[in-house]
Amino acid sequence: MLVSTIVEEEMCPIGLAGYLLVDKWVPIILRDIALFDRRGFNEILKNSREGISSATLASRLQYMVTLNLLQVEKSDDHAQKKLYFLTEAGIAFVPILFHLASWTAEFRNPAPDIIALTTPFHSGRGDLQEMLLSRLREIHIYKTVQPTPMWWLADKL
Amino acid sequence: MLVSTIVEEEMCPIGLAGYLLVDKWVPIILRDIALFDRRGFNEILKNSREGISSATLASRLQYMVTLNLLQVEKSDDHAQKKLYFLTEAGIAFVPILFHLASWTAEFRNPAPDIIALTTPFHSGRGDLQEMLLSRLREIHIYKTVQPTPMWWLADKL
DNA sequence: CAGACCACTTTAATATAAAGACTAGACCAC
DNA sequence: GTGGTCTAGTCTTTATATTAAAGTGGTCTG
Repeated sequence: MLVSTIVEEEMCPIGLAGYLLVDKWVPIILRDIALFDRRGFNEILKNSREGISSATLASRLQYMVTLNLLQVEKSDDHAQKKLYFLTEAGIAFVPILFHLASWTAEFRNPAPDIIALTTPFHSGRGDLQEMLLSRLREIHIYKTVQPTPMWWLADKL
Repeated sequence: MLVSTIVEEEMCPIGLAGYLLVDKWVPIILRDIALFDRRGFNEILKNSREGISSATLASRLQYMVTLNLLQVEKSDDHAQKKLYFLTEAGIAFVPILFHLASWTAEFRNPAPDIIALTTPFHSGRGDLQEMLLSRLREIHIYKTVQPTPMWWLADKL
């Protein structure tokens, strides 16, 4: 798929980030899981505004698990159902999503409200970032969805 | 190439960032121009540790110009020679490169020295970030390379 | 026990990206 | 002017990724 025969140890961190992370579906899937609280395959597949195919979604989820951005848990509801959760590395990637969103909203598709919304999430400051990250960490640890999704945030992105 | 028939206005900024920016060569080329002070086609091509092909480099440079990450100037030396400079949008993308580098150095290819080096450049704090960005802005405005490359930085990345 | 739901997998056509070889034009030394 | 070098690419062929649509093997629900 992505990444075949490179030697990670020999690469510079920027180049490595390009090789590993840089795929148009990875940010979208992370957004759906982290901000929209989607955790199941079909939940991600069917709500996808971007129209990902099931084959691509399956390959990306596997890839993101091997990359250690996601981890899989079995659902209690249904024996075959899997739930995808962010790992610590996945949580740490969320501010980068906001950083990308800020850039896009400033230079590509001007949207001052999105800049104002996203900047606190990657600049290392602000209560909002802490609120989001601590919520993601709780979900990561307890594998349960708290009843306080940041819908007002997801709504914008 | 990348991006064909999408309607940017309809996309969320994270999804749009994925569509537009997310390509394994874009971060590498930006790094070479921003941090290694390479401005010519062959200068980027021949020093490429990652082994980009001339066809790929040509297509990416054009793409990055249409994206407004880069702008082209003619060289005084040679009628056919072009020089690539960062635009404001390109400069604003540099902190994202550092953010990606930090993530990689923390979760993928552990390197505490690189985390320590790169974190000040994306967290919105520190003199180092200001030093780098003001240097990039000077080059952007005057289109000349100052004699103070941040070699100690480039050396690490 | 039928029908829905689950997470994929398969297939085959299409689209995209890549490396390596090659090129048109500009420049320089002799 | 002629050979060689430099410029930024293009061309061709090959490899890979993506897609829609259908299928799979199993589970769960009424």
